[in-house]
Amino acid sequence: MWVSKEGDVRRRELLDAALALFYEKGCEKTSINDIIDRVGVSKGAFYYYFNSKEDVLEAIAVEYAERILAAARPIVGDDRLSAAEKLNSMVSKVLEYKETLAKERTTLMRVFLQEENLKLVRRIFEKMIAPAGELSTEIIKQGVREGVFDTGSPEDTAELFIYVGTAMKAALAKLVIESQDIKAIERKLHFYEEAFERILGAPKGTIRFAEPMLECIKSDWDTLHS
Amino acid sequence: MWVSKEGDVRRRELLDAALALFYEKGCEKTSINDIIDRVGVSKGAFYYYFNSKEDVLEAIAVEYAERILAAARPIVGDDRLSAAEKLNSMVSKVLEYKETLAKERTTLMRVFLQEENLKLVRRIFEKMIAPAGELSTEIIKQGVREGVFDTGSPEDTAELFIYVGTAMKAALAKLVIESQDIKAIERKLHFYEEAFERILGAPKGTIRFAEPMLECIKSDWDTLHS
DNA sequence: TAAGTAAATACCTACCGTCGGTATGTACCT
DNA sequence: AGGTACATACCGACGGTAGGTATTTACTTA
Repeated sequence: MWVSKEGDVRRRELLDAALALFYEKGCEKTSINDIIDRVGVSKGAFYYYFNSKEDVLEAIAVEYAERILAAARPIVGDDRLSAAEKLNSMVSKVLEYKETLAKERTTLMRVFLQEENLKLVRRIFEKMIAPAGELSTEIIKQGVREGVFDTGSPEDTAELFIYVGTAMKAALAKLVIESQDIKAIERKLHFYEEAFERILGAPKGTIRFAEPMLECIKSDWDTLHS
Repeated sequence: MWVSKEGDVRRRELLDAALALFYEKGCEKTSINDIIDRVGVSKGAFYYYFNSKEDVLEAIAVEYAERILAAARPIVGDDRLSAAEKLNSMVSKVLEYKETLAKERTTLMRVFLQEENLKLVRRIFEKMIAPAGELSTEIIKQGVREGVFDTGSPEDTAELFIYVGTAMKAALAKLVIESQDIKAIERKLHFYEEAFERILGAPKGTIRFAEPMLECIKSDWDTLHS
């Protein structure tokens, strides 16, 4: 007849199917029927594990945000790194330009730019902003102590840092998808390096995340336009 | 029986009703039936003027964006103003802290922060980003010529300027609604003044939009927490 | 110039499929 | 026997469509 699965195996199946469908056709256009059809269960099963469609969105957002934050935390906690090193690492880490395959990342680009996924993206951002703000604040405070950063309010600067970071991510994704040539993308990246330095009050050359990211972006570009 | 109206009178009625409902209950939760009920027409009438619900959203976004841009253009074109003056004016103008009543602005705050209205807000932003980018670029170029701004890429700086501007608007709106005390809001405003100066490479004290905006924000605050 | 009429415009009613969500039933495990 | 983990059958509301009808306009003709 049907299979009963223990623990949260079913829940995981539903969550994974939902996420896959969000990637494929956007989360607004994904219906509950789509999700249960893919898993091969009934609507009753879905509503056994989730209270609503929103509930799925929320769960996915929480997981996603936690995954990113989990990757960022070790960097901040690493005593051997300087503030500038931490910050550079954070950027590529949080923007997923590390340990993420080009194929997955290019998919994510589309997902994040799609209008259908605005709610999901916003939810993720909201889950991240507070903890990411704290992490960034810590780094910036360290930088001020080290004398490389100069700002009167590390908290506000951290917030702005995150805003500008997401803006950069969006801008880069757009350039890659619109198949601008690599040179233009490189220019944009270096512009943002300098922008970050200005915002943080850091000396020129302190912020350097462009080169490692460029390698990734090149393979993204190849993945998309091959 | 029913009244036939010429031109786009009906269209306007529907658009106005839609916008009012978006304000009241969010645009996702507003159904076509809600709109036509308010105007007192049939669904057929609605689909005579619009192809879809999305169509209404788009129309409203276009109108909104155009209204803001129309307010911004004269500032940029004014030959008597310096780049810094133009930029300061632009900020309060585009963020609607001029010639907008406190009551209307506080409503708009909620509208813009509501999750239900994400699509509308995004659409408006997309309509504005390109033209607003051009306007800002012009100002920044003028500033570079005048020697008050210092940036290698006015275009990129303009783009970032807009991103940070919207970020600031959101941050301020949140503070006002969450009823933070005026002092905190004032601090945030001055932080962003300095942030803009850093981004633009402008000397300290060049960017000054806080004071006139603070007046408005105070009345917003009173409107909301009275 | 007034009346007649065809065509285009402005609008209505009734209906469809799909959606998110619910109520109730049932097989399985301990 | 009772809770767990599903399935089934159904609901109201939604966005959207089809096909018809009232109203206005434009043109003709007596």
